[in-house]
Amino acid sequence: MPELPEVETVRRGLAAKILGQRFVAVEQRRADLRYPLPDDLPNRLVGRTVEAIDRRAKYLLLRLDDGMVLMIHLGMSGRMLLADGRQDPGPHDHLIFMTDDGTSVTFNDVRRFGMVDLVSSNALAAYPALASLGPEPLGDDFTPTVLSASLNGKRTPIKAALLDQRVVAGLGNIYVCEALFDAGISPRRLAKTVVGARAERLVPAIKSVLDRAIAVGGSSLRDYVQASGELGYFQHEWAVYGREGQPCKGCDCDWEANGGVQRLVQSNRSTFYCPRRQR
DNA sequence: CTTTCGTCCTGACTGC
DNA sequence: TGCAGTCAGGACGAAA
Repeated sequence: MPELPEVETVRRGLAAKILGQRFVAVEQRRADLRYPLPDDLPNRLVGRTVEAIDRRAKYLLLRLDDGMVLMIHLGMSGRMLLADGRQDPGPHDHLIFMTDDGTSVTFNDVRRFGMVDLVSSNALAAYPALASLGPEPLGDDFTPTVLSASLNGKRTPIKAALLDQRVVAGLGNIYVCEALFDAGISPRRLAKTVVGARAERLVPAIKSVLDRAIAVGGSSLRDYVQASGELGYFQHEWAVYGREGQPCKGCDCDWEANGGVQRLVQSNRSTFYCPRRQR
């Protein structure tokens, strides 16, 4: 499930391989992703050179030499696969890009929650999905003051508020759980009470959890590419996520006496937390 | 306005 | 063995 660190790792891996490359062939194998692919997408991409690859929240933005931007969102099961030379398409390979040095880039998405769109760069800021996004969590403009201001008065649990992309852009279920653990804040706490000192703890916790995950992604893979050619996914040991009944990693509480990591459901999503550490 | 909830999709897993 | 049911999750639109 790609969140910001995975998308950032995909971005770096893609940049290392196809920056400055030209698309010489684009094969579209199915068009019904989360939204229908733009009309005539392959023909609009062939011949274009990739001039830059940026990321906004969980969106990959491939800037092309004709002023268009290829936007890619991986949804929850989207993957980018790199290979040398033309590959036989496999199941759920929806788009295959060939570049002029013979690299193939395959967008594969089992559940088809991903999206791909082609947008003029000067219309990007007004693109609805991007226009409503909050600050980048790793950016200098994401500060305790800014977070406090957007949480002020909010009656939802802090867990739900942090999943709201308007509050902070790019966090998903896993890193919200991990950041709240790191900051020692209960996921049930109302967002409006996470201001001042608690926001002073939470903001660095979010940045730290994301930074560490990106570092693992970069260091555990050679050029961010696995042997299989898959970009951006990496083994990561969570402190609490997915660890119901097990010890919370790096926590000094008496987990055995208290039953270990607890799981609860908020907004129909699993939350994992340590009730001793997180208040 | 704010907040919650259902929906999309398919593979992995559980339980009978 | 087989099959039905549940779960996972990001983003959005509808409902409350």
